[in-house]
This record gives sequence, structure tokens and C-alpha cells, in this order.
Amino acid sequence: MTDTLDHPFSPSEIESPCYTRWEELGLFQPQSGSEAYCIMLPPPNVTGTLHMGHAFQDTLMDILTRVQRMRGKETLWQPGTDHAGIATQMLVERQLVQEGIDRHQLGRTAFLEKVWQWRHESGGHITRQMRRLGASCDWSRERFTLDSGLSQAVTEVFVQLHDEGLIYRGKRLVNWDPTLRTAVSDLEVISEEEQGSLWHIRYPLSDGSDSLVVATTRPETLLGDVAVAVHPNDPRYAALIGKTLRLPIMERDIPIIADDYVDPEFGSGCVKITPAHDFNDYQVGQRHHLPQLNVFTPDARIRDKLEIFGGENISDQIPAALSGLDRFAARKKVLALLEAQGLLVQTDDHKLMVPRGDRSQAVIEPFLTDQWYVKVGPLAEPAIRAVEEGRIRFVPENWNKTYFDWMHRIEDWCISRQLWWGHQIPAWYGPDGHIFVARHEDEAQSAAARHYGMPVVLERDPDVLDTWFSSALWPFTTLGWPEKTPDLARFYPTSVLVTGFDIIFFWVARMIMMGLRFMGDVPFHEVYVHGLVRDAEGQKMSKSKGNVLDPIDLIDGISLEDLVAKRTRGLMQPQMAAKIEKATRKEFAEGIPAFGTDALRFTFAALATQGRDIKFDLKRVEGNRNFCNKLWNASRFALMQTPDPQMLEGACEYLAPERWIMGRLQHCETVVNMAFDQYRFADAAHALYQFFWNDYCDWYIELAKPILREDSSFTSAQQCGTRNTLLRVLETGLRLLHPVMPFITEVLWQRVAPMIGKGADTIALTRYPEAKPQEIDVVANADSEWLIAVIRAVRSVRGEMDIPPKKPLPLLLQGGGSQDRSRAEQYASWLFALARLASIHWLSETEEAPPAALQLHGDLRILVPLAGVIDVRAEQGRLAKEQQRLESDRGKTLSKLNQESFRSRAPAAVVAKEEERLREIDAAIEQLVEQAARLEQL
RNA sequence: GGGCGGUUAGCUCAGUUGGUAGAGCGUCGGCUUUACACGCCGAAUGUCGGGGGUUCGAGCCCCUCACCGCCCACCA
Repeated sequence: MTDTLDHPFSPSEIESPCYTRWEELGLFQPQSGSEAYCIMLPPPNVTGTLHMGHAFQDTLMDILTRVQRMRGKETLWQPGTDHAGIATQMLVERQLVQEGIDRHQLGRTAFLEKVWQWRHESGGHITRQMRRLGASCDWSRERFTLDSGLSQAVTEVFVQLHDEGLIYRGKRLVNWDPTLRTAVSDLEVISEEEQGSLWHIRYPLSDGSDSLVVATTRPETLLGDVAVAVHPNDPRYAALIGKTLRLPIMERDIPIIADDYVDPEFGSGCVKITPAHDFNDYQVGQRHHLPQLNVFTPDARIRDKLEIFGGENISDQIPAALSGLDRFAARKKVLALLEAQGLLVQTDDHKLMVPRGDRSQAVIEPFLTDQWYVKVGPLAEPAIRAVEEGRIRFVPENWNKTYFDWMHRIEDWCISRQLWWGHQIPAWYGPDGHIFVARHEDEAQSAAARHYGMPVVLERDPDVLDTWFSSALWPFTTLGWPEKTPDLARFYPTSVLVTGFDIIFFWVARMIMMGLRFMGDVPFHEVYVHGLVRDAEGQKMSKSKGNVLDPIDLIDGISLEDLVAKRTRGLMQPQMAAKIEKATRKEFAEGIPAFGTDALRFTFAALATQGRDIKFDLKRVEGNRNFCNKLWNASRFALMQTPDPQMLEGACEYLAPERWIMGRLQHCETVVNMAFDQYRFADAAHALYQFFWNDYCDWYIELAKPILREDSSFTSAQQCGTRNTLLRVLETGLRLLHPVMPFITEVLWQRVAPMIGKGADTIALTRYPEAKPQEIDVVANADSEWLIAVIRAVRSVRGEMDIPPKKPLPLLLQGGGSQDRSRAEQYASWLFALARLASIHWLSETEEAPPAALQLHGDLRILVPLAGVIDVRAEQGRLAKEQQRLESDRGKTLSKLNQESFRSRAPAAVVAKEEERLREIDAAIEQLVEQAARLEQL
């Protein structure tokens, strides 16, 4: 350890050994304490890698966890990973495609083996990365959503909800992803405006007497039209309602119906109705008891024959020219056919919202299928109340509005996915399609035997559950549910959920619903909603944009070439590579230096303000790396002080600077504790930075130096007090900082603590500092602030007058009161040392001062004689500027005081304050004017 | 169409009950002061998006406009 501190701060040397030791010591397992504190890690994708969003979020959770652990609570940060159904399956499928294998050839069992294999190969990566971040999760409790325990819990929940009628199977129009060939939920569909066309198509009346023109963006769905709707009050079409049209191409008669849904202003005021391929049309179809005609196969090609639901005597024929065509080819073909018949009236450019799958980017198709649904109404109601009644609190508060908005309009949740990777739905079908939902096959078999009166062959539903279904159960399944475990009793409800606003609907709302239903209580008391990490320009970080930063690269550093390679490898659009390379070379000409984990973590804390977007700037990390270095070197200074035998005996004397820095420490402790309690991480980081750098390093260490100098006139008891304070304040400060910067604080603390007779296996289990008001010494604070102000005044003259820092200056003091005199005497040693003085002389009020630069502190005049060192012109300019500033302040203050209404209505204290200010300004101006006059005479 | 954010120093952002505008980075000047040049000392910088209102007093409260961004929504 001695060696480590001999050379500059080097994060890579201290971090890994430190973490390994923590883990070996089992520090992160809950240690029994008065109160429980628990955070659930939002489980990342098991095969994923850590990105900036994770690193940010994990840092915040770790800070909270470490603070509470140090406060003596029984603290659990529960880790785990998610099987991430679609994402993982897609990835493995893509790997197989590269080997020339289709998953369907492989079969379900063999495919799942491949996925499990992949999970075992790349599974530990993200958790290893979290360790690099210093995350103090209890890894011994790590869970995976497809663990047998969690899987059983998922089945249990499914069965119970089904038994209560809250899960049902139904044929509905769903969001269908034709490339993944699965249903997806509303939330997994991203609609974006794209350029398209609006085609106007003529539909002749069946009797040939007239025709209508309908406008559509999707002409290929014409094959499934079952009606044309007009607004009931639209005079243009009133006479036609009830008549029938001859559907082009299909040569089928369809009715003209009236429905409010139609906007007469849009297009022609006539809407073709295709209930099987449009959500609105589906509703219209329901209202008018229209059949549903499906024209697509699951991969969105035109079927050979229509699939007909609810219709009678409808021909299922589809022209051979169309069948088998992909939907986009079919669109062209349909248009061509219409054109040929002269029925394509007009084509307009049209912007429309195109729905795409968030994973596949494929255009989502409204598609009629059988799916499983959660009836959310009965679950949503108590979930809304929980937030209304304050049993769950969003921080910042305004997110509850977003939550309520969604919860009040929530629709049934489609939970089945036509995938293989996931929790297979615990439902079996009898020969006649009768459904048996059961905990396992045996249970289903016996139920079936009872139902049919004899054993039958059952077929299990091949579908799996939406990944978010198991995630919704995370806060209690990880603690052992459905068993009634001590962990559940101890840690549920958890304390806080830390999450981004992007998954309030996906996850937060669903956890609340499920938690209330199955645990009878909220899953967490608070939801801290943080912003989303973006790049320096405010762009979302994404592989395709090539602006991704890897948190591990910020910790370890990365060369420019490696970074370019990393960013341009495996792009979906390889043509972007050149552009990305250019931008990367420009932004990171030198690559990225190794900043270390502590610097990165501190940066995240400092960026965690209440805003929605967090623009990530490398410069901030660099500055905080410097902060680490500063802390490191300050510690080296403190540790250089050879321990004094007296020190531990309490025989020390504490001078004003000692008592002042103790007070500053109390102040910092107050601010930091309050900030963490309110999730104001940036405030805490700021207070810590300012305390260590400005108070401790810039002032206290400098004030300590004159005391500790070998030739100093301070007593050994005073020197002892200084050494003790240097170390005591540092030791406490390190504990205060530890949750944010766990590594450097641990290493330094292990060196510092023994110097003052403390010691422990780890700083992580020491007591978190709390402010002790009795440690604040008002007199010492006032004295020290006076001292600092006078030193600053002299330094300011030196700086502005370009006096070399080394040149000792004679200092003249004039005016002031008896307190100024006694302070000047008492703190002379520090004035001499820190302001580099040659001498201090007091001038009486009547004595004429020599030409000098003037600084004011209250009514104390601080004079630095010009003799040979100061340019008179420069000083005159400085005085004039100062006077100008004061005059402007004076004007503002005076006009305020001259207002009768201010005097009569403002609180007396405020008026008095203004009056005091005016007196001070007047006095200062008077001094400046006099001084200027004196200089003028030279 | 509905909702929610944002607009403060060159840049990124703080600013918690209304009472003389702050930080970091950057900029400028000066420094081998024995912890630290990843440093030290000093300095400059703002009609707090526009307009109106409430108030003795507004960056903060109310109204309005502009611009930027996000979320939700069934206009074919």
C-alpha cells in the first residue's frame, strides 16, 4: 500500500483487487440491521453488454445502496438478468442463419438448446461489467427470469389469473410482426411519419347507376373489404346508404354503411372497411356486424384463398395474379389492375404514420389471430389508487401524470408471443380445442380426463409469454414467491425503483399491478425516474448512428483505432461506416484516456439532475478524474504527517482553521445526506467536490502548512491538533464520498483510518457520516472567513497588478474595528504565509497612507503600497471600475429604499438589510474616491 | 389532436417556500509556492427566449407568443 501512494493515482491498479476483496468478504449480503432497505436491479438482457444507460442507472442504485448500508440498514440490492425473449431469439436466429440454418429446420428443442448454449457463453458478461462499475449487488442471490424458481412463479401467476378470469384467450386484431411472425404489444410498436400515397379508387354501385370514390393508403387490403362507410349526415352520400357497391377485382357486392367514424372532410368522405386489417375498421365491423376477411398469410403474403370469419356466402376466391405476392408487391399489382380498369382516379402524396416493430423494424400488420390476454381493468384500478394515495411516489413528481394518463386508458395486454425462447404458456388443448390451463402437464391431463371422462392426448400451446410478463413479477419472484419466505417478509415492499421514463408503461405500471394483486402491497414505495443518457450533441446513442460510448472504455481507455473498429464493426447499414469513422476520428483524435471507475461514477452522479436528457460530455469525466487525482494527492499530504504520540491522547489544541474545516465538514454532511434522501445526486456530488477541493485542499491544507512547518512557532499541541484534523476530516470525508467513489475511498481509507486509531475490513461497512451541529464553531468560522477574505484581497491585488507571486509584500491596514485588530494579530502567521507578506503595519485613522492599492473588507482598508511594484494607472483603472460597480449597486438599492411602498410593505428585516447595504456601499465608495484622489496627486 | 419537458455566462447545466444570478469546462493574465501542471493564484463573462400581468420586489407565480424536444392518439 505504501508503494501505491508513492506514485500518482492509477485507477486500474486499485479497482479490481478492491472489488475482488469485497466480494470475497461477502460485504454485499444483507447484514442484519434495524430496518430493511431493498432495491431490485431492473434485470438487463442476460446476453447483453453494459451500455451507458445501465452504467448510469447502476451507479445511482449503487450509491443509494451503499449509503443505506453504511447507515446500518439491512441492505439488499437484488441482481439478476432477463431472458429478453425477442431480442435473444433474434440474435441466435441470426447466428444460425449465418451457419445456413433455419430455426424451423432445427426444431424447437434443438433451437432452445442453442439459445441456452448462447446464454451460457455470453451470460456472465454484463454482470462482470457491473462488477467493474463497483456495483454492490448481492451476487449470491443472482436470479434469471428463466430459472426454474422464477418459471414456476410465472406459471403460478398465469394459472391464478386465468382461474380468476383475468387471463383469457381470444381472437382479436393484434399488432403482428410479419418478419418475426409473432404478435407484439401496443408498446412494442413505434409509429413514425413516413412519406406515402393516398390513392383514390372508384367503386361502382352494384346496379351500375353510379359510383363512389374511396381514399386509401393501403390499396392491397381492398381484397378484404366488406363495406364502404360514409358519415351519416353527409348529404353527398345520404341517398346511397344501404345500397351496395361492386368491389373491384374481387367482384363482390359490399354495402354502403353510415358511421360516425368517417370524417367527411378527409379524402372523398368515403372509407373502405377492412375489419381484418385495420383497427378502426375492426371497430366499425363490430358495430355493423360485418364479417372479417383475412387476405394475408402470417408472413404478410396474399393468401391463396380468403380466410373468412363471420361471413356467409362469400366467395373466398383471390385472383391467381395476386395470391402469394408479398404485401408490397401486392399493392403495386392491385394498383396496376385498378389502373387497367380505369378505376384508379387519383394518386396524392400523403404523409402517414407507419407502425414498425421496435425490434425488427418491420411494418406491423394488424392481423386477426388467437392470442392470450390479461384483462387489465381490475388490476389497473388498485394500481391507480396506490399512486393517488401516495403509497407509491414518483420522483420527480410529474411522472405520475404520465402514469395516470396511461393507466386510465389502458387496454387488455396481449401476452402471448409466437416465439420459442421464453416461458411457454401453461395451457393444453384437448382434441376438440377445449383449453386446460394448469401448473404442469399432469395437472392438465387429469383435468382433461375429468372433462372428457377418459384420458386424451393433449397438445400444449406452443406460444411463450411476453418477456414483460415475468419482469412484472420481478420484485417478488426474486425473493422466493410463491413460497412465503423470510426474504419476502423482510424486503417486500422494496424501498425504491430506479428506472428510466421509457419503461414506465412496459414495466413500472405492470409491476405495480402484479405486486398489488399477488402480494397485496405495492412493490416499492418510491420510483426515482432518471433521465436518458445521450451523446454530447443530445442524440440518442445507437449502434447505427455510431455514437455509442462503452462505459468500460471510459474506465480503461481505448485507442482511436480500436474505437473506430468497434464502432464500425457489424453495422446493419455498412455504408454508414465511413461517416462514422470520420466523426469518430474527429471527436476522439487521441482515443479515450483511462479515467477509472470512480471518475465515471462521480460524473454520472453529477449529471443526475431532474432533466429528461443527459448529454454526456467526456470533459466532465476528465474533470472528475482530476478530482480523484486531487483527492489522492491531498491524502498523500495528510499521510506524510508523522503520527504524533500525543495525537491519540486527546491532548491536542484545535485552532480556528481546524474548527473551521470541521464546520465545513458538518455542512457538507448535512447537504450530502439531504441530497441523497431526495435523490438529488448532482447536489451531493457538487457538495462533495466543493468540500474536498475548495475547502479542504485549497484552504485547509494551505492553512495547515504554516502550522506544521519545521520552523513554525506553533506549539506541539497545536501541531498535533492540525495533524489530527487533517486526518480526521479526511477520514470522515472519505466515508462521506465512498458511495459515489467506492474504490479510491476504500484504498485511501485503509491508509488514513489507522493513523487515527480506526480500522475495519472495509470502509463500505463503516458508519455513514452525519452532521453534528456541536462541531460548528461560529467564532472560528467568522474568524477564518475573515482571514480568507483578507488573504484573497491581497492576492487579488497581486494578480491584477501583476506582482510576482514570490515577492513578499508589505501590508498596511487601516480603519476597521478592534476585532479586525485582534484578528490581524491572531492570524498573522497565516497572513504572512498565504498572502506572502513581508510585514503588517496598522495605520491610525488620521495617518496618511502612502500611495497604495486598496481593497476593502467591511470598513477595513487593506493597502498594498505601490512603491516600485504597482503601476499607478492600473490601480486607478481598477478603482474606477470598482467604483462604477458600486455606484450601479447603489442606484438599485437607493431606488428601492426611496419607494414608499417598499418601506411600508416589505418585511422590516428586508428593509433593514437594504439600508445596511446602502451604508456599506456609501462607505466603500467614499474610500475609493479618497484613494483615487490620493493617487491623482502623485 | 392531447399531454409533458426545455429555452439562464462561449459550451454543458444548477438555481427547493419570490428578497442583490451560480458551478464545471472553456477563455485571458501570472506562477517549477517541497500533496497535486490531472496543479496553484488572479480575472473576465449574463436585458435568466419575447410580450403582458400579480407583487414593495419575479429566473422563480399567472397569462400569452415563439422556437426546440419527448410521449400518447384510430384520420382512411
